[in-house]
Amino acid sequence: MSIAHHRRKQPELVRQQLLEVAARLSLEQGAAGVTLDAVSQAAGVSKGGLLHHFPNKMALLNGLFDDLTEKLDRTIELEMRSDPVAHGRFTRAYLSCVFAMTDEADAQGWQVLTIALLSEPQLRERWRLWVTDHADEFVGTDSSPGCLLARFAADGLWLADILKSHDIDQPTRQAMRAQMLALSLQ
Amino acid sequence: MSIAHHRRKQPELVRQQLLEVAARLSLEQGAAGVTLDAVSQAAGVSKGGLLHHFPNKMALLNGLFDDLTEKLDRTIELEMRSDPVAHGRFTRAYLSCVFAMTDEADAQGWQVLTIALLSEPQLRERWRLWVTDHADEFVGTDSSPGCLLARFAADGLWLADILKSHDIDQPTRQAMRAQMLALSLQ
DNA sequence: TATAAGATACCGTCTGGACGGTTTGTCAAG
DNA sequence: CTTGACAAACCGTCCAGACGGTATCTTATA
Repeated sequence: MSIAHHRRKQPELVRQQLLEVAARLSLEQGAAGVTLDAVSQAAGVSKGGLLHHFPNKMALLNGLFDDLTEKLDRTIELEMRSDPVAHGRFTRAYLSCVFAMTDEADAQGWQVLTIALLSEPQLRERWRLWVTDHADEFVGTDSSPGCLLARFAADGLWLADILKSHDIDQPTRQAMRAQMLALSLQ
Repeated sequence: MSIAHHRRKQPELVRQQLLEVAARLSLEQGAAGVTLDAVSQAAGVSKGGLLHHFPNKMALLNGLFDDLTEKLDRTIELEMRSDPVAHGRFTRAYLSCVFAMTDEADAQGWQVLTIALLSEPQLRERWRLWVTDHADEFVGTDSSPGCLLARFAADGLWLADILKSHDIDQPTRQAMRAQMLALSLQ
């Protein structure tokens, strides 16, 4: 007989809201802040409601993972289409994504995921699979030491952004980006 | 009347044991596996015993951090002494440490720290301080984009080792190391 | 097209267990 | 005989998940 029962049902929106809130919470309060109570409350849903959409906490994190890797895959594919050079094409697309994420505000979701990834063995494994799958797929064009190095550097930059351990000015950032692009052609 | 009461008292050894176990546990079961109960039990000490050495959990993690950064600082300083070239000297020392850690078995401690670092805001801040302190100290020799890039790449490689997301053969590894060294001279 | 009959989308409470930390007690060494 | 190094029992809190319910949506059938 509560209000929430009477409001219009919009499952997909609620689901999206839950994922979004989960990402935001872990950003603001660390991974420990992602509790079912906190997430559901911040999303304006009861805990029961949350557990209806995601049967357990792991499913919530997996949902986050799915969402973000799907988006990443789409962006990478798009980026690769507009790259005429075959060698290092995937690497350059990856670079674009990382720089886009560190520059803009969309980083949130990925930042939470990185943290959750490292603490949760199950998600670590899923990420490992993502990486090896893509490495295998583009083994012909993106397996040179230069390409590997470029991707590693991107990961390092990304990590630094998460930890806010460096304060890199824009010119330096661009210089590094140019270097990474050069590496991807080696 | 228990065994531990009768065994020779060796507080420093127990302390070291506790730190070691904490590192191992987080490796095997993720950061969530590092509970006071689990650590103390695996170290063959009661929880009271653990809390005697470290008044709370944060103190345990801080102890780990201190231990490892001290060792890192010592290694870096040693490495820097034997480097005749000023430019990028710190970066190359950093590279040596990372490669040594990823090659050998000593990585464990740092791996746990990375994970704990990301989840624990307090440790994240301490790491940030470590990085900025060293960046400031060597701003004259190690602040070029090339040096930064080299260090980022090392971080990325290190992260990959933690996540075991890549399986890099030794030749590729050495090739990348050579590239990073070249970058440190730019 | 109206409506009965599910199916789906929630709500709110409860519980069992884990976990960080405290307290009190015990033993051994100096 | 004091102090440091532990043990063991205990406490309060927090949290994941179960459960039983209720309201809305959909679909099939008459």
